Order: sequence, then structure tokens, then C-alpha cells
Amino acid sequence: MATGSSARTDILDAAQARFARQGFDGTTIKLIAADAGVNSALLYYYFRDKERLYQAVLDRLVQEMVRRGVRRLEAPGTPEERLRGFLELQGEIFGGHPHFYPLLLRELVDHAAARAVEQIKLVAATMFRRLCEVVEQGQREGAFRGDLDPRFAAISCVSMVAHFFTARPAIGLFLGHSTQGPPRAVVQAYLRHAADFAIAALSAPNLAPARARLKGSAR
Amino acid sequence: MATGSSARTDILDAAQARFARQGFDGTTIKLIAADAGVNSALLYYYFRDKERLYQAVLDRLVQEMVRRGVRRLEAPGTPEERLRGFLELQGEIFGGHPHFYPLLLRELVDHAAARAVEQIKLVAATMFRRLCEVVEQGQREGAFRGDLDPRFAAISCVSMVAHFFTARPAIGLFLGHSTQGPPRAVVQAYLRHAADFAIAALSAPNLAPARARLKGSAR
DNA sequence: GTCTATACGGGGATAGAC
DNA sequence: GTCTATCCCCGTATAGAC
Repeated sequence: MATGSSARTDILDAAQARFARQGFDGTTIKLIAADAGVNSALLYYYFRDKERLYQAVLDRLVQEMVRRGVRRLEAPGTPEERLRGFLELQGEIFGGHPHFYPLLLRELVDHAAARAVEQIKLVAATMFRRLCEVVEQGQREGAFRGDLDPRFAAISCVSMVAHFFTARPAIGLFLGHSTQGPPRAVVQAYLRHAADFAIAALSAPNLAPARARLKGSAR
Repeated sequence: MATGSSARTDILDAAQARFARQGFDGTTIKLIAADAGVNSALLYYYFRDKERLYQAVLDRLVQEMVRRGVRRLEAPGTPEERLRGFLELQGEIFGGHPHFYPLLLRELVDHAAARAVEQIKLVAATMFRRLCEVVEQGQREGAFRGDLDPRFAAISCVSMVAHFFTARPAIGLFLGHSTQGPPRAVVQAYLRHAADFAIAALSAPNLAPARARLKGSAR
């Protein structure tokens, strides 16, 4: 309700940026108001307090992530193609919008995600579940090795992309750049590497690499 | 100097726990003092201000991590054994001491690691460099595939372990437990999986499967 | 809906006694 | 070295005018 309000979404946007950059405790209501170009008392009109403003930001974010993630996982293609597509989307989201992943990350770190239990359960029941099903399908079709726990495999694949953005400042220095992180081209190169690395680990073991694609019809 | 002082280390220990759990902004001097069982003014005697107290905590932590990491990487053995040993240590450190990884993680997230630039450069020049050399050695010896950037491979391997602990609350829910994270046995199982997954990706045959798939035929 | 003005508390930091 | 007492700022939140 009242979604048309410009001030309301301005506040949400400003809050998202600040919470992502400085965390809950490090962000002040007055600063958000200044960013949004409104008076600080207005924040209490739209959202009851700082806590609920944070919740509203988090809600909006997780819902968008789940929506895009599930849609990508349900795209047509082989399990390998769908997994690659999902990892690609992950890179787009985490790398593209500067306030997306940092906010999720903070929520995980700040209070052991206590404020996001419901949202995480949603992710578990939709996106994560779907991702595991893709791995399982690949296993049934013989493209992926069958001796892996699909949930562990899913976590490993996602981790290689996620942690790159988590540790972005450190990785920037590791690779000879700055704490701003590596330049875009290096990020892209890493993301390609990570997808290949994941598929290599998942692919059926060396014995019969060429025969792995039994039912595969090269399209 | 003055390392014998009990109050000083008590303060450092208490500060480490609080900073790890609640972050810099979320932690108060008075609370740290209460945890350490000393008066809050004493913190200003040993450390000039909150900022320097935080720095001291971070210093102590990174130095211990580097020391243990490098020692493990320089242990005798094949590249595979040394990589496995390093990932095992990573799991021990991150999983074992509850304030170790959360503090590093916060530093990465909080201000793009601005407070830890020097420490990260130390890690880059010692531990990370050493880890890359292990991968390179494996490549020269033919145990690991040669078509990977050793730095990217190193990052991928570490990521699979690190992100598991980063996202611990979420992964706990994903696997049907709580935001406290999965039980110890599941953590151990995942760590074994991650090491195997990493080695599988590194050992995968060079070109045959990946290229064959493109053409859809492997003679 | 949006603003001004303000209360109320809490946090960092200091002076100085012991 | 350790504590008591205190200052001062700033952040959240509310009351109420427009």
C-alpha cells in the first residue's frame, strides 16, 4: 500500500545504500533523511522506527533476489547450462548493484541473521532447493558425478562466486590492485574461471569423460 | 611491551569477542570494560581510544593467522597434501575459535577493510603467495591442470571453506537446522567435501572434456 | 504529508583522586 | 595502574504546527 509515494521509496533507497555501506549501528536516521532529501521526522511517519525501516529494506531486497534467481534456474537448458546461468546471474547481481550483496552480507554477520530468518527460509524453500534439483538432475543424467551431496555441491559452487565479493577488498590487494577490488575485466575473468572450476569438479570422473553425455543432444 | 599485564590482555580478549559479535559501532567501551572486569577509563590508559583498541585486536589476530597458515603451507608433502592441510587448518581456525573469522569478516565488510590495509598486504605477501606457489608446483609436476590461473584457483579453493562460515546462519537453515549453523558433524562432512571438490577441479584432465562438449562429439 | 523544536538517553573521552 | 565523577556530543524518537 501507498507504494506510489515518492518520498517513501526515496527513503528506502537511501536507507539501503547507507545500511549496506555502514551497517545498522553505523547508520543514522538523520543521514538517511539527508540522503533522501527529506526531513528526518518523516522516516518515523512511514516506518515506525529504525528497526522496521531496516526490515523493509531487507524484504524488498530478498524478494527481488529470489524472483530473479528462481527464474534463471527454471530457464530451459541442460543442468550445466542452468548452473552456469545461475552463477552468471549471481555475478551480475553481486557485482552490478553496489548495495545488494553488502547488505545481505551484513545481515549474516551482524546478528547471525536473526532479523532475516523468515527471508532465509524463503530462499531455502525456493532458490536453494531449485539449485539442488538442478545438480540432482545432472547427476541422474550422468553429466555430474553421483558421489556428491547435491546440497554441498550447490553450496560450494555458490561460495566461489560469493566469497570473491565478500573478500573483494582483500582480493583486490592480493591481485595487485586496491581495496576497491580488482578492475571489471579481472572480475569477469574470475567469474568465468569459477564457473569452469565448478563444472570441472562436478563433471563425472576422468574414467569416461567423453561418454558422460549419454542422453545429451548437442543443440 | 608491557605484555605481562593481565588487565591489558583481558581487555584485548573482551574487545575481540565484542567486536566480532557486534562490530565496531555496535560495541561500547563500557561494555568491553564490564566484560573484562575493569573500569572503562582503564581502556583509555592502555589504548589511546576505541579506534586503536580495535587496531590492536586486529593486529594480534592477523599475525596469528599468518603464522599458522604459512607454517602449514610449508609442511612437507605433495602439493595436494599441502593444499588439503591448508584447507583443513582454515576449517579449524574458522570453525574452532568463535571470534576469529567473524572479526576478519567484519573488517572486510565494514569499511572495505580500510583499517586493515597493512595487514592484508602482509597476508598477500606471505600466506596467499605461498598458497599460489603450492598450486604452481602442482601444475609443474603434472598433478594439477595447467590451464588455470593459480591465483584464481587458490581463491576458489579458499572461498569454498570461507563462505561456508560466512553464510553459516543461512546454511544452517538451508540444511534444516538453525541460524546457529549446522551441527559439528555436518561441518566436518562439508569440509571433507570441499577439499575433495577442490582437488577434483584442480586435477581434472586438461582439454578433452571441455572442448569435446562444444562439438558434441569426442571421437 | 512534511516540517520545527525538543526530550531523553547513551556513548566516547577526560580530569584527577588514590 | 586503577578507579570516580563528569562533560559533551549525537542519535533515536516524539509532540505538535502547518
